[in-house]
Amino acid sequence: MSLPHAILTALLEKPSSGLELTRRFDRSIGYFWSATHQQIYRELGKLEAEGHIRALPSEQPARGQKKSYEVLPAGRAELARWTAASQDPKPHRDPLLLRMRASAVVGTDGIEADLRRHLALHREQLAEYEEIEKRDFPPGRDTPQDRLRHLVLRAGIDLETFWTQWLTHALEEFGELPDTGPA
Amino acid sequence: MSLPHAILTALLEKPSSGLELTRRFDRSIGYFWSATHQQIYRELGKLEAEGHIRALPSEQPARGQKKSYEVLPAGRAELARWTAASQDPKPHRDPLLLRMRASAVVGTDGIEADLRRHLALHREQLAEYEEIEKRDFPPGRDTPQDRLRHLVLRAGIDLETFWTQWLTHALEEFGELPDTGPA
DNA sequence: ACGTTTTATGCAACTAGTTGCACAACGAGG
DNA sequence: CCTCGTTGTGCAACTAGTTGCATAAAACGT
Repeated sequence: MSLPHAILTALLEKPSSGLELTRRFDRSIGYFWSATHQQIYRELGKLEAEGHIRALPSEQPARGQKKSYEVLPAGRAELARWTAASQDPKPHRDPLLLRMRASAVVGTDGIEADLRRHLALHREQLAEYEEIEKRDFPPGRDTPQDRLRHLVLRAGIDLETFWTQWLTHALEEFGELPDTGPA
Repeated sequence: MSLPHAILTALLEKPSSGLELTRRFDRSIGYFWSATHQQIYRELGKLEAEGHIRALPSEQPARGQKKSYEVLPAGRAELARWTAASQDPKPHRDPLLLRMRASAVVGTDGIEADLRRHLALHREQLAEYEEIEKRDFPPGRDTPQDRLRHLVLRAGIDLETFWTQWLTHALEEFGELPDTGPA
């Protein structure tokens, strides 16, 4: 039940068309919620039908024409309601950790290369986040909005830091392991 | 595509019935992969049909009767193949971080209580993992299998540590914030 | 003026996970 | 003996997310 609310947040920050939203989901929103353009178009349709958003009147709505949306009061209210509502944390699901555990049973052949690849990817992501932090959150400005957004970015940075450390540690262990093979 | 492999791993560690698997998914396997009993029964059916596992012959297969499964060579081979195969990391999806970001737009009313609740839950989970670590991984034993399993548990511990720290930090920030309200 | 690429929107089918319920057997208590 | 709670298995319907493809307009080179 999060995607519509992610879209409402994004639209409140700035009214956008479906494709613009898709691009923003690949960037800032994307570091803790991702969505494909199909999901977004479908959801925009639903949100419009529910009266939470509406198409900006200015543009003509032909196919292949840009169509921008803005949030209506009902949409803002729904977002506020959802944000304040208590939600249980969902359990993690991490295929890599699962494979790690499986490798204790069927042997570690092949997984090491993928650990290295993941490490490289996480390092890249970390560097990107740190770049964003330097650019968007310089020491000076700190309105409440800035602080909250910075906090969210910090979560991203700290999570990527955790992964790079954990993977580094895992690879060190692999170095010491008597070479592989199933149990 | 991970659930069947999680089940194969669990069954290799110890042949079990559906309900036993469900219980184990609530415990050890569960800290990075969760599943309901319905998912598990459905998947056991598929795995049996594919010839990856089979029901232990000893027990009679009436409804309401325990039915245990063991992994066949084909199943072990499939698990080894999957474990070694390269997989891209899937992007995170975290509703709490999303709500944090939304609260920068619609105000922080109500979310603080839920942050406290999450903090308490993560502290609990952390304590539980540390308990398991003390019990299952005392300084002495370190076969390769132990090391790998310990590594996975460490990931769980470090992730919970991250969340408790991040939530603590977030709540501190809230204390300093000029009281709430939408943008 | 014409074909190719890019931008933009969208449908349909599929996969994975969740929720709600049903049903059978067994054990314990009145 | 017979109801009631527990254990164990399972179906059906629903929700969320993914993948593959279709379509239309505009932008651009030749």
